[in-house]
Amino acid sequence: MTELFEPLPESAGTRRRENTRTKLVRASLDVFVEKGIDGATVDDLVRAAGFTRGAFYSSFSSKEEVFIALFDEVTAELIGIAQSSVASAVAAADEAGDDVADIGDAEMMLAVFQGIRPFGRQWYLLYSDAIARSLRDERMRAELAVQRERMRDEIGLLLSTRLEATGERSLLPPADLAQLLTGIFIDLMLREQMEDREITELATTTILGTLRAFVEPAED
Amino acid sequence: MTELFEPLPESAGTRRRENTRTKLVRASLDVFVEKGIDGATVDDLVRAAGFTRGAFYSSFSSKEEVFIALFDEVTAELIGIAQSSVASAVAAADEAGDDVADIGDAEMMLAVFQGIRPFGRQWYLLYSDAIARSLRDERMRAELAVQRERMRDEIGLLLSTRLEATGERSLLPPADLAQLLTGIFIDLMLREQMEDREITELATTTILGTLRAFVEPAED
DNA sequence: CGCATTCGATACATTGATGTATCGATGGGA
DNA sequence: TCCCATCGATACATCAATGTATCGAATGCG
Repeated sequence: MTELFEPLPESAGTRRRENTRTKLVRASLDVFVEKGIDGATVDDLVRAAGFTRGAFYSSFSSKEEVFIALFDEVTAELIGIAQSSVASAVAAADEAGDDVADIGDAEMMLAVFQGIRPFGRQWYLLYSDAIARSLRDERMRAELAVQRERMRDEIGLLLSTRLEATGERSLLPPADLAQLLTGIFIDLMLREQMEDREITELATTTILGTLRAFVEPAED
Repeated sequence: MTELFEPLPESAGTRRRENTRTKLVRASLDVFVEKGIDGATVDDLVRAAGFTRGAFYSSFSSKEEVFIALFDEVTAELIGIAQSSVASAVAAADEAGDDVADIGDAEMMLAVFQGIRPFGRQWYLLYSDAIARSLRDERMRAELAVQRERMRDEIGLLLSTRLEATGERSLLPPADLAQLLTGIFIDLMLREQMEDREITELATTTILGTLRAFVEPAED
């Protein structure tokens, strides 16, 4: 599988604390994915990163802290992936000589969905943990709100850029439309994890249909 | 607030085990809502029900077992509430002398959403816990799949009944449409919990819009 | 090159939850 | 009414994870 994180740049001689932090955070991905926040122990985390408890407590004060740092990084990666999915879709159309405006926002959102899908499972496992915890933990709630906002804004930006390029008009504020779409993405990912059903077709229908409902085609 | 469970019928002389089970399960609602599956201890559970650990282990073998029983009951309650929300919406229209067919599936789904909303928080807290755990625990996955199926089928049934009454036609299989709608409901409930935003208007727009996208009006 | 400081390893004390084993009580059946 | 089976309370043994305190080693600076 494609990796979510680039390898570390063998950081030169900065204070080693930074390295330790980064290694711990990145190694925590697999642990949290496999065991969840509550299921993972500090020992699990440090073992995965090749350290001992000492290193951990000298850099962090709780698992949650690591989780939050991780979730932040992973979301950033995911947003990057979404962006480049769009970029390549547009580039491909351009190269094929098509009018770039032929890629409507619907096609674009499909590209986004397909792009992030390989990481869907990992991300969704983290996300669902974050949700469950955020409902009872103010700090996690704040963090999750930030990340949801980032995703929503990013999708919203992609949407409005595309709408502008094609002349389509949204009936909802872009932020609301973006939120609705991320909600749909999330539900689709859940279904992909839970049921053994192939969801590509359903995803296509749903995303296209939803955008048809809330976006008017260009007027010309 | 309205209570989710009816008071116990002061069960006559059946073996008391049944009573204990029921009391434990029902009392577990508040505990699981407040602390989550991992956060709750067996002690919390029995204390809430007025028992001791002894009673617990003589009826259950793990917290998860209680949780599953609870989730099952709560989902059943919620489905009942959805049904009666629809029933009263239809009855109200009937009484007002309107053509019952005026209540399209969209209005119906709004009624459903408003009906279950008072229990949204409790239910969502349980649900998100169930999701997070089900991704790593086969037994919970199976249980959650069952409950999701129940909800989907019930909404699907409500939808097709209404479609038949009004002559509308769905472009998606009713089960898929139902699943899409529950996904939207869930996202709306999450937003109601997480953000401090009033979502009624957004809910209306979203639900109406989505149904407009996937359901064709009657032909006459 | 050597020193001081920062970082990470080891060991330990503490806590809290689990599950079991035992005993007493309660309620139903003959 | 009496007795037996079932259920629930109490007490205990065990286990696992946490966080701290201490010590040794690596690192960057003068």
